[in-house]
Amino acid sequence: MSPYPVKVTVPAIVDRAREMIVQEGYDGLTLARLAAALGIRAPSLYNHFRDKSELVREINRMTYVALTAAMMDARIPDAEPVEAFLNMMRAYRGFASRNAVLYRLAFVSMSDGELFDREVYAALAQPMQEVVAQLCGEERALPVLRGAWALAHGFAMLEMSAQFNRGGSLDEAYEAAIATYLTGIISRANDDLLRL
Amino acid sequence: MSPYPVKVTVPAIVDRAREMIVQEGYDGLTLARLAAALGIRAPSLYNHFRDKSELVREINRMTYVALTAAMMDARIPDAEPVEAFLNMMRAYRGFASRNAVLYRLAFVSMSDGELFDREVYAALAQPMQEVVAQLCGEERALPVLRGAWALAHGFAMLEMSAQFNRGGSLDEAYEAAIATYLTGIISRANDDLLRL
DNA sequence: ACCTGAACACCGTTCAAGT
DNA sequence: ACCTGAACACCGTTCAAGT
Repeated sequence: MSPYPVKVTVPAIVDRAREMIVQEGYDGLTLARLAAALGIRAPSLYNHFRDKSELVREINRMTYVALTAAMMDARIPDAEPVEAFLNMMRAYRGFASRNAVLYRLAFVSMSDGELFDREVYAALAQPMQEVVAQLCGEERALPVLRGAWALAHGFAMLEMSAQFNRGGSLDEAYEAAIATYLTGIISRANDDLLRL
Repeated sequence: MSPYPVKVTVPAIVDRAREMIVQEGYDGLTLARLAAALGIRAPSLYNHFRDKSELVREINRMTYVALTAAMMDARIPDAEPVEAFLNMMRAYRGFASRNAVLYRLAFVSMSDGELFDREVYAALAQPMQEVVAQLCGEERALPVLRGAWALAHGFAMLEMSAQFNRGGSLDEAYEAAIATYLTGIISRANDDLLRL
C-alpha cells in the first residue's frame, strides 16, 4: 500500500464539477464545495489542476465535443441537403436547450485568449459545412455557414436569457427563421446559376 | 452647510462604474476600487444602491437604451425597406463591436430573472419590426424579426468571442448572412402572394 | 506523490458609530 | 442624510508540513 492512497482522479474531479454546474449553476461551483463533495480539501485540487480556469476549460472542451457529436448524429446519411440542413439546425438548438447552463458557460467564458485548438472548431463546423456546401457551393460555404451558426447560436442565447419575452411560439419562430435563411441560400444560389 | 456634504451622486457612481468596466473589463469593477475612484469607501455605496447587482443592472439598462438609440439613428426616413433592413442590421453589429464589453455584459448577465420592463424591449424592437413588417407583412413580422435579431446577436457574440477563427473576412461574411436572410424574407413573401 | 491546515489577499456585505 | 472603520463569511490560491 502506498503511504497516501489516491482519493481522486482528474476525470472524477471534472465529472463532479460538471454535475455541480448543471445542478446549481456556475456560481454554485466553488473549489471548497467541489473538494468537499470529493472527500478532500480545496488545496488538494491544485495537485490535479493548475487553477480553476483550467478545470472550467476542460469542462468547456467536453461541451464542445458533445455538441459536435450531436451535430454528427443529426446527419442523416443520403438525406436531401435541404432536409439535412433543417435537421442539423434543429439539433443545434436542441442541444443548447438541453444543456443550457453548460452551453452558455462554454460560449460566454471563452472571451479571453482561451480558445481551443483549431481541430476542435473544425470538427464542430465540418458536418454543417458539408451540407451548406451542397446547397450553395464550396466557395460560398464558409460565410453562409457562419451566418447559419450565428442564427442558431443567437437564437439559443436569446431564448435561454428570456429575451424573447413578447409572446408567440419560439418553436415556430425558429422554424420560420431557419426556413427563411435556407430559402435565401437556395435563392441566391439560383441567382448565381442564372447569371452564368 | 450640511454636516456631511454629499460626495457622490447616483449618476456619478454609474458613470464611473461604466468607465471602469469599459477600460478594465467587468472583473475590474470591484466596489472597493469604484469607491476609491470616487473618493469614498466601499460601504458608502450602499447608501445609493441596494447591492452590486442593482448597479450593474442600471448600467445594462443604459446599454439597452443606447442600442435602441443606435437603431433609431439607422432608420433613414423614406428609405426603401430593403436598404433600411440592411442598414439597421449593420448598425446593430456596429454598436455591439464598438461597445463589446458593455454589450456582452448586458446580454450575458441578464440570465436570471433580471429582465427589464416590457417597454425597454418593445422600444428596442420597434424600429426593426416596422421595417420587417414592410418586407413580409405584419402577421409574419414577429418571428422574422426574432430571426434577424438572433442572426445579428449571434454573429456579434461569436465575433467578439473570437469563435470565427478559420480565416476569411468577417465583414463579408456578415454582409452575405444578412443578404441571405433578407433574400429569404422577400422570396417567402412572394411565395405567399403567389399562393393567394 | 498526494493531501493537509494555516495563512494570504481579496471579495461583497452588514452595522454600530460618527458628523 | 451620508460616510466611516471594523467585522463577517466567503472566495481562489500558496506553501511548508505531514504521510
